[in-house]
Amino acid sequence: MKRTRNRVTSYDVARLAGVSQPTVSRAFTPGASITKDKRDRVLAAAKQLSYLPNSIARSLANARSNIVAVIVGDMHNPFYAESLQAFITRLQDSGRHVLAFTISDGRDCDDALMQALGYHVDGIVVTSAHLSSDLISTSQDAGIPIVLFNRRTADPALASVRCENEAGAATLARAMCNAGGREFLIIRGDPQGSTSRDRVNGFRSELEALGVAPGRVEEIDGQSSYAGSYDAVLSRFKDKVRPFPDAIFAVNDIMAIGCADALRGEFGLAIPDDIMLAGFDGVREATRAPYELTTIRQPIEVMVEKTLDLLERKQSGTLEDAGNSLVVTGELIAGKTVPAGTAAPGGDGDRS
Amino acid sequence: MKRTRNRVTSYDVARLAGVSQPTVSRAFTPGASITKDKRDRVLAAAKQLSYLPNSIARSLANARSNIVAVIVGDMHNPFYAESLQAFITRLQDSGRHVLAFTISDGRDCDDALMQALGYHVDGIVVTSAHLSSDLISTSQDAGIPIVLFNRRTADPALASVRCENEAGAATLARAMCNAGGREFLIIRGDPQGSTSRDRVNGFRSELEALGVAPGRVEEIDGQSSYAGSYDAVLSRFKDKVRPFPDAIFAVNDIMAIGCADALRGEFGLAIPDDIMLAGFDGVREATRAPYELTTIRQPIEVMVEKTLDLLERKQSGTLEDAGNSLVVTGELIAGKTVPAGTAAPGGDGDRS
DNA sequence: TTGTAGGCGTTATCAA
DNA sequence: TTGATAACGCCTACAA
Repeated sequence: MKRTRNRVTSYDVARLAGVSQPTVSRAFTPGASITKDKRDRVLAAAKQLSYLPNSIARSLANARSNIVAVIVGDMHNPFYAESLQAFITRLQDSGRHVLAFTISDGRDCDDALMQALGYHVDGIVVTSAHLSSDLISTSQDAGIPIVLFNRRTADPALASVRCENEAGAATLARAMCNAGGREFLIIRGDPQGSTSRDRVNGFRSELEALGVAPGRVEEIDGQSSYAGSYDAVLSRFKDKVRPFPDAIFAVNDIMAIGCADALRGEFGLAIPDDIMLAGFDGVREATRAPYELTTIRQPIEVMVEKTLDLLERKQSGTLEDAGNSLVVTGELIAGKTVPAGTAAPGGDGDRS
Repeated sequence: MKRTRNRVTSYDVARLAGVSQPTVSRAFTPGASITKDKRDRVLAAAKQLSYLPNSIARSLANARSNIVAVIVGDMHNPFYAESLQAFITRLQDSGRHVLAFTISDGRDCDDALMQALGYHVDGIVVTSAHLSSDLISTSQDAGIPIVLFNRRTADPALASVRCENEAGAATLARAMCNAGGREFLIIRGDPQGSTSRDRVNGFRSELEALGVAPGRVEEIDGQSSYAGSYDAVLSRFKDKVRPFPDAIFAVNDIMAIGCADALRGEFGLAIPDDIMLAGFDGVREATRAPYELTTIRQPIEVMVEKTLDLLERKQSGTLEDAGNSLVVTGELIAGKTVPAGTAAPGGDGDRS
């Protein structure tokens, strides 16, 4: 009744191969001391029984799960979908795996984190939302490292990997000024999120440094999503007599795309002729023909690699507390939504 | 020296709470026989030590991992990104979790599957590619159920959940005929994949039933991706004097979008005025303003639910072999890329 | 309701 | 190199 399931264990293989159980274990451990002869015999027996080492038991025995938890927010933002795929691919290639969590609407990040901790994963990657400092210290007690991806917090104990958001946004501000932008509109994302805040700040302060009066910079909330941005643009342009912006900075690409669709579809505006537009992230969608968005590309592959590095170093204790935060440089993608600037004011529009 | 890691176990909690270890276990098991008094004491102690039950150990003890492996292909196709998120959300809500695998370029599906089997997961969901029958029988021996999502195989032993691909494609064929389509172009996906094949077949046979000569139906390869479709359309229309199609059926939405972008951006064609277009999947992107694609929506939530149902029933042995394949009905989304049919002949609502 | 004893399948330790 | 034996942390009997 209990023995209904046909579980093949290392003991079965050992018996068939005429060796001891630990020898079976060694046969499956790269670089273990075992004669080729025995290893072959074991592997043959294993194959015959279609035996597969039980990763769960292994995890329990050596206190290493080879699992990394990745907590991801909205996968409708291609940046996160791409990032998740990058994590999966990279970990899979190194024999580890991703336990995926999501924080869809309302679900608490702490909740997901707690569950992840329960699996004694090797590390946790958080791509969104806020963590209670309670959980953070719990994870530290448990020796499970956490790294924020594309996020940061004031708490220096929390490692993070992110892009130079301020600098990137500043670059875009310069480009738009050069192209003749005078009245600006910012579409921000989650006001609580560090990423949106940093980009908005970077953009604003560069504008100020370039002599644009703060009164010429308006800000609306795009809720980090396509639909949010679309709607925000809709209601902003619907019956507003206010100064008409000639340059829009959406804090991420998905919102920039939503904005572009609204501007064109609802108001028949041309980009960049009537209004210029910039985004941030450099997702694939943004580079497509209908958009060719001017944006900053976040080097996802690099960021993922650095995130995993950081996790490992934190786990092995190589890392103390300095250098906890890695900041990578984004690359300006000169699309067609911001005309090439000719330093001189007045613009030119030369982009054959 | 080994004890450097501060692992809190149920024994520690038991000691602090003045109870036995199994009592701690019971305190964390909903519906176990334990007095409220003791449970409270245990939970208090647990909190004080920030103890978290070890899911790995639990899995080993009761031979149930509460983990479902999801093997996903290309996450650049929003259909799969959405599906993955749906799986994660739903499993997370029921206290289970997703171990995510990917089969990026060239990586073998069997490989991922093997690794999944090693974790003795409760079930495996496969959203793409082919499985060797070897692996399938291995998983059956191991008692780990596999369900194909949006795929099928000839092998009846393999359960699958999918949409009525033929019927959906047929509906689109009718709609396009009704709208005046005479020369057809099909953009297919992976010719090896059942999904693309079924849709192509459904489309073709309905056309034939409607009296369209096979010679009027052309087929090109869009490689299941935006870029593949874009390029295919590009080279098809570049210098082709062949009959100009007036109706295009892309086997999935992401390819339809690529096609639309190419038609408009490269050739200045209007949709549906110059050429009509239909897709399949009903992803969010396809419904957006620039596209408003006529397509068939696959009910992802329902499909996910049925997939998990199937997994559970297979695991508990409730399922023999009949009814292994669940087919759900897709919903026609009447977008703007196929003009409303002027009824006329063959305009019946239901499918005979 | 509670505690004791044994098992889940592996890796780690230490002799041989 | 190999084998016996003890963890790993929990759950499921079974007995009290």
